[in-house]
Amino acid sequence: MAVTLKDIADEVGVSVTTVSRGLAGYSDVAEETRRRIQEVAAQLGYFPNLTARRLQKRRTDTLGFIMPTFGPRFSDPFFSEFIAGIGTEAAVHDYDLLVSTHAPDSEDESRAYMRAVSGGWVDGLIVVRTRENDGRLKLLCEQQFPFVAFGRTDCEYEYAFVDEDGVAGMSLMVQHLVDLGHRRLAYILPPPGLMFGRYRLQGYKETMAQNGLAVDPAWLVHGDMTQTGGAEAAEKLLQLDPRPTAIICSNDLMAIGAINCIQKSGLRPGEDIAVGGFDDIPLSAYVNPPLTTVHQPIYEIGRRTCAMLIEILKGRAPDEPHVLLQPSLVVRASSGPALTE
Amino acid sequence: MAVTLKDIADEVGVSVTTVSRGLAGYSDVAEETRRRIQEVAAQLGYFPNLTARRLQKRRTDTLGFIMPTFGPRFSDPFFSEFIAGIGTEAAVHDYDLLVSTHAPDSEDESRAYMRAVSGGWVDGLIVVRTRENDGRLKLLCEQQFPFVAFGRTDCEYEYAFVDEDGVAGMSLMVQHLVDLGHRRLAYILPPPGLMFGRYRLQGYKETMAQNGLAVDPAWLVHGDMTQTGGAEAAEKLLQLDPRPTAIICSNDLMAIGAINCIQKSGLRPGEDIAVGGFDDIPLSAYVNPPLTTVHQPIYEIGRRTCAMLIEILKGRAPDEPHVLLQPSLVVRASSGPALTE
DNA sequence: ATCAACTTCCAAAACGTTTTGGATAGCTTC
DNA sequence: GAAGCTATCCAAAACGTTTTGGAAGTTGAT
Repeated sequence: MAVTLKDIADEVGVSVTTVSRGLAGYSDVAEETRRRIQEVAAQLGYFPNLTARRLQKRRTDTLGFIMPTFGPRFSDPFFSEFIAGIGTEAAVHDYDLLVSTHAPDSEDESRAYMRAVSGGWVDGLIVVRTRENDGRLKLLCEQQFPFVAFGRTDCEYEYAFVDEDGVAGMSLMVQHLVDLGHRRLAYILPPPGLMFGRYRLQGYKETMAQNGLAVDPAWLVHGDMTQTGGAEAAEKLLQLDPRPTAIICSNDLMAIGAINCIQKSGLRPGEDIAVGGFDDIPLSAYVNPPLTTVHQPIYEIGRRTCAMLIEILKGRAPDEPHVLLQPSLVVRASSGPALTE
Repeated sequence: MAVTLKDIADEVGVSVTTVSRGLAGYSDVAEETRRRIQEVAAQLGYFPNLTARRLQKRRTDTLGFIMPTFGPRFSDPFFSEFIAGIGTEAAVHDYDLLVSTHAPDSEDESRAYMRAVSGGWVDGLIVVRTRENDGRLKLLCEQQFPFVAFGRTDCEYEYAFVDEDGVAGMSLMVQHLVDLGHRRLAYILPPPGLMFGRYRLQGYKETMAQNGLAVDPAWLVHGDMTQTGGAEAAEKLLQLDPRPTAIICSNDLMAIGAINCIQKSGLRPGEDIAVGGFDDIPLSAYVNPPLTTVHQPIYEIGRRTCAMLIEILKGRAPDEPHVLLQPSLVVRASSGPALTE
């Protein structure tokens, strides 16, 4: 069916080798022959078989991204922005991007990484949401498989990463709320084990302490990073007595869920209770009330992570293999006015 | 580096053939031999080389989706929902999904489709935003390459598709606004040449006519389906005299842009001027004012399109190759109360 | 003992490309 | 007219897998 080198070779009357080298631009093919080869190739509509080429070249020109989520979350703005960033950068350098989904820390996920490493699935991987004692990083480092992570980790391995300064980001948020007069600040944590959760918690605790505020353990609940999860967590927090006056969420999606929950319970977010998010997804400016949040340039992080990976794949060590980005605070209506009580 | 069949064969002391067949579960391998093979394979950490397997099997177990946009638009909720739908269904059937971006009707796009068809890039394609005289469909049909489209087209080819009933959807929206008392209904069209634009325009014109309303050509302007594009189009419409009392947008993203533009101009969307969207993306319920829009189950459409493609790839003709989905109207605050003037 | 049937194995070909390591012919040069 | 170049070409191997078409050995019936 498809046109192969052999078809061209037969037509032109030269060997497959010559056709291959002719098309590839080697200098040991006569100009006239090359012209004929190109002519026939165009006329026959030849496109090289990528699979065969990949087998021979032992690379796939494909990058992999495995979403550590339960089911695909393309519509989670964090992932869609991030993938857009990776995808753009990958396309610029003529790489394909293969995206799949595997539940974090599952048997399934681990096999997917094995397959990637041993099965010639992709040339390099992008890893996000690094975890404490992260099996993925361990595997990739030990097998010396090219990858770049969004997020640091606590293990001894040396690898390239981009990360946000979670301590600083959370500190900005807590200080902002404290400055508004809040004293009882709840915090909806990400699922346990995530490195960024650890840094943000550290920022929370440190900043609370710096302001001489004690932390009630009941103020700390986990959420699953979805809207529903945020609503559920907020519901628990609203039942506390005394009630927290501010709820900080680990991402904007949960903050939106929390806002909904607060509204349903008859309270006014941004007036009766402050809400803070994290990420500054595009949506956050449109929510009602608009969301006070910590800005992260997710698209840019994706682009940069991918660029770094491509550098590594091309055999160039990235000049700055450890990038730590400083977040900024975006104040909108959801954190409300200063408390007057 | 990576473990191959040969390594296992050497270790066990049998041929590569036997290892291959043993792992694949053929019955012409003794139970005892198979056990040893499996044992050694596991111990050595064998994963089959996908590229080699693909070359031999002449399939890639990969589906392709080419976004017809200028630059990746993962964060466009239409695409992210759609991709989530495709991706989920693909994963269920153990297919990989390859996503790339090429500007509609460009030289670039056409080469990407050629490559897909002739280069063994993917086993099947999913096509969206069908166009009048669509070169992609022409190519795919002529080459008999497996694909399913989201959208009908006007050409003579027979192919499998899922589509929304755009005439009916737009009709719902127009009738709703007319019932509220609106007489001057503007419509921000999609870029020219898109089939869904044609159907929706037809629905608009028919329903206007049914209500005895004339259409001023100035009410019809094109937008590029982005937020910015919606704002720009709305700006033109606001300068008309007399001003339209309602603006219908071809998607929610443009509607949100229009709302912003209206607010900036000092008018109140949903009160001074009605705004209608199309798609019912998750965001639309959170916008201020919440958006009246035509609901499309985009995720579900993606899933279904993909399921149909997989059916075709497995050699089964889909039982219903032409699916036409009925949209529904979601009334929220942006269309405002009935006019009293 | 012979034949058939079955079980278990494997060498070789194939998939389509690129790379390796020459081969051949035509020119120079002395 | 032999040696050394250069220009142009190609056969064969390689990438790692699956499939094809037997081969060899064993068993059981006659």
